[in-house]
Amino acid sequence: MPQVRVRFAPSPTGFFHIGSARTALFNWLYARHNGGVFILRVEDTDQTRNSDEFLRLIYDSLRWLGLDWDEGPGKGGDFGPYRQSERASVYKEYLERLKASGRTYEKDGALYFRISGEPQVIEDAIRGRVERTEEKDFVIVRSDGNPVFHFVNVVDDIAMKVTHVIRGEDHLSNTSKHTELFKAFGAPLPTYAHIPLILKQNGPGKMSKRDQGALVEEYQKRGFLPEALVNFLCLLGWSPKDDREKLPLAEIVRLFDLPGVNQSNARFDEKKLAHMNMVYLHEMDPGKCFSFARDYLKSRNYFAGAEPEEAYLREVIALCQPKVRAVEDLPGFIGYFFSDEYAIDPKAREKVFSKGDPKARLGELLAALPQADFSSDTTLEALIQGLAAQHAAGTGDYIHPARLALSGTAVGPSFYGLLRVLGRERVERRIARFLATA
RNA sequence: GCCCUCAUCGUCUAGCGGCUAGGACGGGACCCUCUCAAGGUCUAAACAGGAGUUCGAUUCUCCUUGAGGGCGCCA
Repeated sequence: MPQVRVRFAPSPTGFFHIGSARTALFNWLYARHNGGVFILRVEDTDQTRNSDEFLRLIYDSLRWLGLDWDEGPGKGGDFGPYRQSERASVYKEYLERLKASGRTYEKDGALYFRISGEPQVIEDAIRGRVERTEEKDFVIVRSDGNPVFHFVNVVDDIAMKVTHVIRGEDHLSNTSKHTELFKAFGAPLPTYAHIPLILKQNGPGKMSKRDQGALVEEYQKRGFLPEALVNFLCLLGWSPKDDREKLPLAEIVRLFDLPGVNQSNARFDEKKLAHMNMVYLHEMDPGKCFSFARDYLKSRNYFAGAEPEEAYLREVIALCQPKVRAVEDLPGFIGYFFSDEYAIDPKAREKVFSKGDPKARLGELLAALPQADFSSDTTLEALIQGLAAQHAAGTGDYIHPARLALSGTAVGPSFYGLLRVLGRERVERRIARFLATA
């Protein structure tokens, strides 16, 4: 069995979207599973729609997702160049061969390929036997002299010795054009594997670049964890067949195979992606989570140049990591750690003042603070429990008003952790201020 | 219009002739007397329809319906 060679062949004519990312991912998984070669080939033959910016986006997104290519731009390889805009001589050579075979003719200034009209049969690795008969001759070179997709795609797959063509099902009907060309060149057919499409989450049709949540770049900017997105994407059209969902990439590489890929289209579900992202965030090593979250907050210019002390930020992040669903929730969750200027949520205030005597409890807490032991959550818990016992109250009678005073809100991280991280000074100051003004 | 593909809870899926049709997201309920966007427990929810094949079909075949895709001098 010759070495597996697969390629991902995007065209830089628009933003890099989820569907493309999954196609790249499945190719990458198949290459890694088989110890094969993952080729990145840029299909930039449409000179009017190409853009360097989109090309950079493709590179960035693939790198962010961890889909490293073995051959391609910036990497080299024995079958380059890997940008079709630089392969004119290759196409010319193959074109001459086709012309010599008498299978081409010119019409309206464009060059057409004369099909055989024979039924084209492929053994698709995912769908099984698929037969289709191509009905019309088609253009392979535009009147401006540029070759078109069907032609260059096949020529490059031959020239780059691609063994498996793993692509979206939207190409299934085009395959008859491609096999006609392979045969005209006397080249063996690659193994085809047409993966199901990703459908937009609302409304009919496949997901496109314009749809909500379609752009990979968007998830990167929003602070999603690439491992989570990759894991989620693997589960769209493939599964490990047991009930596991979060599984390490190495395990997916070990299990992934073409016959295990589903045949039916999958609807994109951003809620489930968000959940996967949360699971990854909660299980993340706190040290890694800290740097990831810090980088995210910086990218959002959250600190506006006034960055807090690293040790303090580290504690804040560690305290909130298990409580937020995503790092993008952080800005709205941690503001009061860095500024005394937080608003008191009226609803939370109303709830706190609806029963008992919150001010009296806060007074008692304030009085106890100078002697309190802030070294651990446990000692602080003991402090609150001691006060509660002493004044025949519940711990909640201290906790709820104090949380409101310290953060202005009714929701937040573990209360004892909140006290510990804020520290005695801030806690005293804020409670005193609250008692004086509220 | 012609051609190709697909069809299990709302969604992602497991199931490859005999199962109380399993898991996850989302939904609902309850618990956690430290809140909650976190965590825990429980719960509702599916084999599109019709013919066959078979002792027996979610599972195999055909038809219908539905969904998706292709039919560019886009890729």
